[in-house]
Amino acid sequence: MKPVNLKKLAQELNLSIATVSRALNDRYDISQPTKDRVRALANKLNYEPNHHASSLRRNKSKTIGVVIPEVDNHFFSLAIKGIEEVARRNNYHVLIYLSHEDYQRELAVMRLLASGRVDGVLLSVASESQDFAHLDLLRERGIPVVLFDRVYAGKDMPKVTTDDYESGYRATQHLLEAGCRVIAHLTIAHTLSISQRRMQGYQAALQQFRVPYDEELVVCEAAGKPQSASLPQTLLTQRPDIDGIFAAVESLAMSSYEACHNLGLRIPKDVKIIGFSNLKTASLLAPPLTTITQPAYEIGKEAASVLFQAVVKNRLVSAAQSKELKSELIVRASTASTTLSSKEPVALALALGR
Amino acid sequence: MKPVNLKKLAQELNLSIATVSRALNDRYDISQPTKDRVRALANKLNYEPNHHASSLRRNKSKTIGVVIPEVDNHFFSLAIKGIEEVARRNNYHVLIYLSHEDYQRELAVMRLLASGRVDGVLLSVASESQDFAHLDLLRERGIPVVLFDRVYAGKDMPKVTTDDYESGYRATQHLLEAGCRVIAHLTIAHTLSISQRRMQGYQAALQQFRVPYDEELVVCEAAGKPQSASLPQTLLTQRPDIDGIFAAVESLAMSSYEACHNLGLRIPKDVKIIGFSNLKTASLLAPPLTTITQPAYEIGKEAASVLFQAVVKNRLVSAAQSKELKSELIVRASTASTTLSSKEPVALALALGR
DNA sequence: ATTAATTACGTAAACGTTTCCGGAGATTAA
DNA sequence: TTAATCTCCGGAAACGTTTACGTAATTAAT
Repeated sequence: MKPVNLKKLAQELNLSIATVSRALNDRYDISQPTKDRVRALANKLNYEPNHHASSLRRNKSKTIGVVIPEVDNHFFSLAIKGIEEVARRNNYHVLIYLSHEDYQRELAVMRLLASGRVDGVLLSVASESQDFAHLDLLRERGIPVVLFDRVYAGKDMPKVTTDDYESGYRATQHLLEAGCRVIAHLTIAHTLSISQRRMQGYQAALQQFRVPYDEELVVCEAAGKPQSASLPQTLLTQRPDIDGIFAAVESLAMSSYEACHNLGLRIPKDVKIIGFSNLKTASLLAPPLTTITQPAYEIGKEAASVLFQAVVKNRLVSAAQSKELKSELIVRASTASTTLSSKEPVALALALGR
Repeated sequence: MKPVNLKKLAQELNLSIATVSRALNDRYDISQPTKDRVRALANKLNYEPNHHASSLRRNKSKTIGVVIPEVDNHFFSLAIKGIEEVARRNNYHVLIYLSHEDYQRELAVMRLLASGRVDGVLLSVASESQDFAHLDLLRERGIPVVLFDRVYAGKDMPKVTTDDYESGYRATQHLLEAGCRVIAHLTIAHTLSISQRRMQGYQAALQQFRVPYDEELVVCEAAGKPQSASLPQTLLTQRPDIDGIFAAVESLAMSSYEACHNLGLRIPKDVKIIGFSNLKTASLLAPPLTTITQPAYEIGKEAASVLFQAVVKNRLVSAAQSKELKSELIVRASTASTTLSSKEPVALALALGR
């Protein structure tokens, strides 16, 4: 109720406010005895400096903003964990904002953040976003921005991503080697460079195996979520010849599983599925899902580290600071080659047949 | 680089700083033409008020703090989603802190938050926490705190929880009705009221079915994580007579699955498993997991709503504002009664047998 | 002993905003 | 005409902190 601030401490100790402040900040021109006295009382009264006053004066908020499309998703929640970890180590605070894949929300948030509320921003852009002028808004104000995973290629800013082209290539290659020849590619907004690169990997692998590229097999999830759940199902009914699915995001892999259940398709016998995913339970699924797993936690840590390099130096950073981490292909039963073993598919078929 | 603040706007418009401020805040004593002029320029120059100056002056930060044990967990990430939603609607910002189940971290965070950085706090306590004096710290400063899910019963503060006793009862009852007689209960820190209530429900159901309570069957996950993964496995080897597992948290349900895999135990034939969980993929597991699912998103929304009632009224709230939401029992194959069908367990056994 | 350097602290301005107080000018009432 | 009211705006203080500058007292240098 009654705040304990520098004035209070100063009165109690018969010192000036300035001296108390400098003692707490461990400045050189304060004697050790005084420092001890001040700290003792500060501790006793549970003094905590007023963050807003301090931020206002220093023009430094000790806070970063994190803007992501969603949080109920293992990739982003792990990324947050990494970000929080690095922030805490630097004595920084983390503000979180969800764009819900909505460009307008993303824009509104960026506007808010342009007023000195944060010292830096980590952004993973919404799938809807096509205009990136809001990034300049922060730039003009001298607030460094680091993009991660869902990046925008056009701007000269640091980006932390994974090897999406290679991952897309390896995923498709894996399906091809398992015998698939009609491989669907389920993806999100193709305006995202991340989607484009995965797609390019997909195409390159097809070409390598002399499998013709079929536009009909590439389906893009629209921003409006409702139909996306049934997206794999409609595709699978339209094209019963599909024998492999490469899902560029976790949710599409899951709805592919559901679609196969509903349509009575057996995984991996009828359709093999591989998907980008950070699901901890991938190995417990029926059947266990082959995944491309991004190092989400490390991405978060890396992105935050790059940002802090900029924040402490108090200057903007360029694309030169960008990093690319490697994703991991984890082979499980959902892409098991049906020619290898005959026993296993039967069991799986039975398990799924109910 | 060059900030656009009230002074700048005032100079440009030949007005005083006070007038510009009042115009932007839509005060009654500013003429409409002036308001229009001010707003036009503010818009043109992308003016955003300095949050720290404003917070300092108004003694209101328009920010709440959220302190949770972890984020890579569907329950908490969904809760955050709900919290962010309500916060955004009230034009509030959300600071996030992870305690990592560590009391010291939780304490440190609460200390930081006691300095007027936030207008309110949402807390789900770490499993390690036994001392709750840090809650008083905020209370003394007049900062309202709302506990959710992992609450502490001892304090007179609002709590948003689920019907943990009933859920524990129903979960155990469900296993008993499915034929289980030796039911293990895997839980976390028993200092948490949430664990105690689930446990009480467990005991009550046992009593109702005249099954003796066996202390050995109740295992509590320690704070140090490493051994918790193998916790179900050691229990299942020590007590091969176990025919049912009730996991009070998602992670323990998952490690129970893994333990059964490793030990060659068939679910649900040898062991039936039910667990608290918000896994979206519960129905895709092998076998699909019967869950007690908490309305995590709603809990987040509700907790935030209660907090905002306190924040806008600028006063502390009491336990009277507490809410209890209902969890849902979702029956799936992991607790299927083995006497019902003979075909299904065979398939599942085969599927798991590899 | 006088001056210069050093130590340890106080004074006051500044950060950008909000708000109390007041005041000039216009309008109305008497 | 004078007084009262109202409308619209400016001056200045305040929020709690940091920091440039100043200064008295002590120590070192000459």
